[in-house]
Amino acid sequence: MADGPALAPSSETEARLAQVWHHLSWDDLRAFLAISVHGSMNRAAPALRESQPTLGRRMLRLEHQIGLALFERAPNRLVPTEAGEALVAALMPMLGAARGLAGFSERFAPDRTRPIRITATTTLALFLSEHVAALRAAAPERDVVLVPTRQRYDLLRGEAEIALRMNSVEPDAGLLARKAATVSFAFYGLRGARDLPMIMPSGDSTMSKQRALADRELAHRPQGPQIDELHLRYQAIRAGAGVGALPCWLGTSDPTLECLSLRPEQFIHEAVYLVRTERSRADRALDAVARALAAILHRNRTRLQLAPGAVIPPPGPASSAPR
Amino acid sequence: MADGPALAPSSETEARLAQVWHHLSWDDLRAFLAISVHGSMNRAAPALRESQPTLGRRMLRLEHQIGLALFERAPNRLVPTEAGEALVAALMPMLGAARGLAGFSERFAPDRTRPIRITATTTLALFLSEHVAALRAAAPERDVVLVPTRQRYDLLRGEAEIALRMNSVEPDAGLLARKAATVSFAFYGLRGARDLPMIMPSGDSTMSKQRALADRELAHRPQGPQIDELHLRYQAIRAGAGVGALPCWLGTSDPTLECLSLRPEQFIHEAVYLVRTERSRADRALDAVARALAAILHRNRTRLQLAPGAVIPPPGPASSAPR
DNA sequence: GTGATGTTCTTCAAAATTGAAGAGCGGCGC
DNA sequence: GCGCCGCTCTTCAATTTTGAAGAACATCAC
Repeated sequence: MADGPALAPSSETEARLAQVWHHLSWDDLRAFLAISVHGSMNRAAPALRESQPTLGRRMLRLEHQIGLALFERAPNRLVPTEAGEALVAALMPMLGAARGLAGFSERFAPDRTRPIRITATTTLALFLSEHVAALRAAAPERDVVLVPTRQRYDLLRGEAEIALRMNSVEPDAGLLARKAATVSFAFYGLRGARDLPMIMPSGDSTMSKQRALADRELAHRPQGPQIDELHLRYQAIRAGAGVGALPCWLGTSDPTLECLSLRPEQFIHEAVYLVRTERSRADRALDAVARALAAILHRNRTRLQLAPGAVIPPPGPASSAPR
Repeated sequence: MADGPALAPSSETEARLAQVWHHLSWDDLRAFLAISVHGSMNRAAPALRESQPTLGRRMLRLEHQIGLALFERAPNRLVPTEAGEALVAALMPMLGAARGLAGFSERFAPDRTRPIRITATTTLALFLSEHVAALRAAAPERDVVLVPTRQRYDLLRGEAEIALRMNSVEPDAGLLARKAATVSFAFYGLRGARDLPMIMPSGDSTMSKQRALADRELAHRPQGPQIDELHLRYQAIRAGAGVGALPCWLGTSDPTLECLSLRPEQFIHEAVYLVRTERSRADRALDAVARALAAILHRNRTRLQLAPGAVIPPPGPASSAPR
């Protein structure tokens, strides 16, 4: 074991120690900083939105990983050790860098440049297309874009700003959902035609209501093609290829079509929710568009909801309303 | 709603957005950097010691929190968006600061300055005190300190470098434990004295073996004081205050005392483990001291383990050896 | 003194996170 | 064209992490 002159730690040793720092949790480091600043775990806990036991465990893990005691745990207070003081100093650049991020998302995507995208089902997008002018007027300085799609865009990721969604809304954290309308659907066919096949929706879960109703109420008809897309289904029905579900406002507006739903149970009523991120409340223009959108839907509520021809009973408390 | 000239985001808005960055997980940011560098979640996962689903979730959470899509998820590859590229750039200072930590623990506590602390029970520390010179010789350039205590120092936190512990060693992650000796205990009293009371150990869990044995084998004696500390108990026994358990090597070396344990079941055998951190393997001097310590214990194994006077049966496979 | 307050640590059940396995899908080489 | 490969996403059970409540203890004010 002949040690050379001025034995330095072996490069292997250095590599091992570097590994330790490479695998430290940055969150533990941030917790350590917060505790040092606040002076006690109890006071740092709410600032970090964690509990004191969690912070205690974080610190113990950190100390174990770097192999140094950072605090002297007196029962009444936490005294940073020399190593703790030094680590605070060593971490300051990191904290500064993190603070530097603060304005990133604004700087990167300034609100006033970004268009306001409204994503909606084809049904609703079709309906809204008549009112696009009113929406643009609500935010003249921003572009307002209508994105018709049946897939759910992720508002939180910034894939769209506002979404109109049917029913089944689980209000995710960070999202605001508000019921904005009810849309009625019924079965339509070419006026006077008999024994047309049933154009079915696919097994898609968003279509389950339509499908169940089709199975239940109109099963005596032969089964026709499966068409999910509203435009295509509308065209198919107009062409006499079969009968199928259409939103009432669309079916009724077409004099060549006849409503085949005669009883209240043969209607579908879908709640429409206006969804936006909580973050978006800070955005004036977006706020205005959302309000305008809600107003449009509210003004047209009878057109969207009321079923033509058939008598829809008022929603009685005990009656089994069609749902 | 009269908007002033050149409407800037309200200070409230700014505060809200700053909050977002303040509550981001630094670990998520690090994961984002790693993914960007490696080019795919699958490749970044092993480097971060996490799994691909976890990384996917981290990224989704990050995107949700800052409200921007960072990656375009093609089924076959991950393409950073413009925002993603910008975030990588914005995070570089933070990464640099983190890299700067790499040498912290060495710089702060250079190995060659730090003493090597050996913590042991009073029993073992007393025994080792005879051999301190040999330990110092193993690492002449470092201080070797013997710390007798019954409480468990936290080696991982750097409260000591080497620990000798009795039995019940749960090998924590990051710790190396190796059985180094067996120490025998027996009951001793003043030679020729009769009917002395029993000096009991306290209810302390580390003393449970002694206590159980005292209850079981020598219950006919009146109960004396509770003394945990070895030195005090030894003095009390020598003064004729009672009989009590002593390590055999100590009791036998004192001609004024008499061993009262006549049957093998009246002995206690405790395994002694030499414990050190895995990290310490990189430390030459510490390594040498640990080896010297193990050698000392090994050389003295018969003195430490064998019971005087009484016949200790060899550990037969089926016999119920006293434990 | 004595009581009120503020610490940290322990405990344990509940909640959140994790990862293995499978599915789907596009690119790449032959 | 066909098969292989690597990628991400989903699912679900198991593991880990979390925090509320309680215990112990020092400090401070009265």
